[in-house]
Amino acid sequence: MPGKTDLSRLNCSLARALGAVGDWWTLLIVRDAMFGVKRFSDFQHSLGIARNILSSRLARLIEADILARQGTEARPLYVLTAKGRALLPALVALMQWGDAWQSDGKPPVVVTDTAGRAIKPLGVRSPSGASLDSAGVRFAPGPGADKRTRAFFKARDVADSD
Amino acid sequence: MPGKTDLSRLNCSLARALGAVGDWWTLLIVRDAMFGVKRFSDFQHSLGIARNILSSRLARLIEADILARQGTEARPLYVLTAKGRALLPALVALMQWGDAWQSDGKPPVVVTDTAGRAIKPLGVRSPSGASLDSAGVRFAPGPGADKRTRAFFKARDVADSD
DNA sequence: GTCGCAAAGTTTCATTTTGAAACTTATCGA
DNA sequence: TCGATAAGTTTCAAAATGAAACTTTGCGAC
Repeated sequence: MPGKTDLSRLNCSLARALGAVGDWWTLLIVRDAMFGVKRFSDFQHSLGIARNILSSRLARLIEADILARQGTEARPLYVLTAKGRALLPALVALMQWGDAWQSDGKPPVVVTDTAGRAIKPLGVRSPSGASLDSAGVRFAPGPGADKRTRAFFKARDVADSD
Repeated sequence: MPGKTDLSRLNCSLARALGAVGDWWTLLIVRDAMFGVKRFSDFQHSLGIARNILSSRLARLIEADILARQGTEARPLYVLTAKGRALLPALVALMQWGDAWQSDGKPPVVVTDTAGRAIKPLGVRSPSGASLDSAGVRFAPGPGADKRTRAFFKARDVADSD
């Protein structure tokens, strides 16, 4: 009975994203790949992850087209695809949240541009560029919303007077 | 032997963040809380999650100060704290990645400002505001980096000529 | 006040996943 | 050629998961 629930029944891009990267080892592997790690044993050493788990996760990341194998068959290099590299904002946003809320105030890792200047905090922005917090944001059914999603948000509109 | 690895040995804010929100149910619960869901049974219905798992995750989110219980003891409301709301950029970034790479091109959920205008894609930005992709970004030891982290990045500098 | 239904969990049970560590095979460099 | 390392695979036992039954409490209708 147990095993990973099939999240595809949830009509939601977040669920789809999490189907691919919704466990911590996967995101940590992507992090290390962003840092330039490429070899099995280097991932294993830097993460302290069990080798069977690493092997399984690498296979999944390849299956999901987030990582690709290069180099030789016997000495593979695992490199991010464009799809994998596109996870950078999410990864950095999570790091910044960790810096802000789960730390002692001193970030262990800084993210900079190529000139070494620290990047800005990621934020949600309106079309005019204004920074939005959760109070300034709305969620609504989009073009791919199914009936259930639409009903859900309709119910939310009603419930907003809670 | 098994059980969740203690990620605190990893000197990294991402790992710290993932210690709190590194499983898919947790992030999906936070998503629903962002959407305005507050009641146990509403979370359970919208997510289709097993009730014991939901109960366990809600408790963890409260322990981590991401959610707080309000309302009555018998009829609690689960609401995001400031710390929880600060996960918005990460959540939206993951959603946008899912929209871009794990979908059929039609987002089921759109994120807008209060005037209903779709927000911009989140991105990593330099201090001058320029958008950076993974090639334009560097990672370096920060003020909280330990010896291992510094050695790791030093090794990366050497390995960059791979 | 009573009753029925729903809410908010808790418990049970069996399967799957995880993590430690041993094991295996192939490759590379001395 | 040999030894060390890389890249996994396998084994085993504990932990986590998910389905579903069960329990207790509260609320609203009558």
